[in-house]
Amino acid sequence: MNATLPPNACPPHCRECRLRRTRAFTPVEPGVLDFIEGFRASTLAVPAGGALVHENQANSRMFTLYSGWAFRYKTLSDGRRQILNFLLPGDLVGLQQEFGDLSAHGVEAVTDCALCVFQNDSLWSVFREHPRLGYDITWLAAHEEGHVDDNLLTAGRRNATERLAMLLMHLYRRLERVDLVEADGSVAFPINQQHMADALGLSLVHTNKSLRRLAQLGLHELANGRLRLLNPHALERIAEYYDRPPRLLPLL
Amino acid sequence: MNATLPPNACPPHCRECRLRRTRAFTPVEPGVLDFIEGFRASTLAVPAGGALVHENQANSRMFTLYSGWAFRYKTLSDGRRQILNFLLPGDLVGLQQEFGDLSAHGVEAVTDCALCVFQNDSLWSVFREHPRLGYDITWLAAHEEGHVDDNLLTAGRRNATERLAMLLMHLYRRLERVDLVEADGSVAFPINQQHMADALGLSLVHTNKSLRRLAQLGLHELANGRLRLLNPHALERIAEYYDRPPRLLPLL
DNA sequence: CGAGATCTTGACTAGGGTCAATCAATGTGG
DNA sequence: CCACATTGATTGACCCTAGTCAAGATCTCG
Repeated sequence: MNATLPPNACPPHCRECRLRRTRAFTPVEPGVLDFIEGFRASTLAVPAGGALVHENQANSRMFTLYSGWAFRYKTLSDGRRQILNFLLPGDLVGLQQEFGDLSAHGVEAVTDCALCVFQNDSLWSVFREHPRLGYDITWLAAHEEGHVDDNLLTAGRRNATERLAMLLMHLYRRLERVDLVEADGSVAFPINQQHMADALGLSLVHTNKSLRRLAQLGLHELANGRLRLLNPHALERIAEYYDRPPRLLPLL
Repeated sequence: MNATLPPNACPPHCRECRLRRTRAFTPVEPGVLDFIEGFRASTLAVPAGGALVHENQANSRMFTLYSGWAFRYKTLSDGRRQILNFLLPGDLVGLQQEFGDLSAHGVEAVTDCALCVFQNDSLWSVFREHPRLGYDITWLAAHEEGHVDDNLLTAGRRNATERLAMLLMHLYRRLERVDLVEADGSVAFPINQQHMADALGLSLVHTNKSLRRLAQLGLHELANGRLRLLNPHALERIAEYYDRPPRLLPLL
């Protein structure tokens, strides 16, 4: 048993939160920060590959991903899996579960993850006692739906090359916002080609070949779990990726 | 100019709302109903084919679809279009626009539509003054995201036949909930095969052939803008459509 | 009746799926 | 340090689902 915190674990107090120093999130009053910290019931560490939410589990909790990568997914009975979106540090997860009956989706950790878990069944009290936070939560829900919208356009109407270019750009830009790009311009990129295939609605083999093509064109470099974009402009053009003006998001 | 209201127009008062009599929505106190009616700024009729929201328009309004069909969509520059989800009576539309910067999507009327339009820029005041409604709006947002999740699984991982079976079942069940099934078991089904193709990520021709096959198998009948399911059980099996326990939704 | 939509079909093509083998990187136990 | 198992990346061969092109058939509607 080691008393020192691993570097990616949730800090004991929200005011020490690394994410709030990234300029990606709306600043909050100290009082609100205290409320959020009170709303937080616990922290949790989930190892790579572990389930944050089981696909058919009701009543799971709501939480914010503090560090690590995860993804939401749905599967068909014969095993076909669709990744709905990737979850990166700062993302709120599990809002849908709070409302019960909604379509089942699982959440799985790609890497080791640290989470801030919120109190169970207290979402309504948040809205009642702190309408501003309720408003923020709704904003986040709408924002996440926007990501799923994008992914649906990608899976439904882009070809394999465009899909991969989209995925690379999209994730890179999101990582950029939370300061996860290293000085050399590379980012940790822990997903494998099966994840990409499942996110894009492609087969593993075709994902490999299309990704290979992009690499050979000199558009990116992906090795040893690190991604570097060598020609982001070209990737954006291929994917028709439009960077929306970065706007501050709420962080719970 | 005719002073009598067309049959599908929004009634002047929410207490006369047809939708609230359908048992699909959570009952509300009379006082809350008055608040909702006050929040409603106007009603609007949009003709078939008209735009409820332009694809790149910011600051559009939020509204509830009272009658008619519409759909949310995104397009690529060369014209490829993806329908994100269909909007049926009772659906809340445009929440994302309220939050600005979000990914652009258009909303287009399939049939003539009647809408209850809410006051602009007053969403925050709803949360502040009526947290319960804020909570309900969030519920609806999460619910709509659930539909998009389903559609992403469909577009990404189901084959053409499964996609069509899914679409038919999904829309039929939704119409059922708002009492739009006729006594003979048929429903008005105003979308054409291009709409279906764009919703499912298929080409028009392949949509036609796959749909034809389902009809020839005796699973459904679709003609003159009316749909009747002849073998819903088989369609559910093909699509792996799981009817979730119908639960009441909020209605604004 | 003519002009558009929309729906159908057939013929052909191609993007992407399936199968299978190989290779590289890591890890494990002995 | 090595035999062996496991996971992930890569490639080639082949096939099939779904896309494209094109021509009719229906149906509306002014």
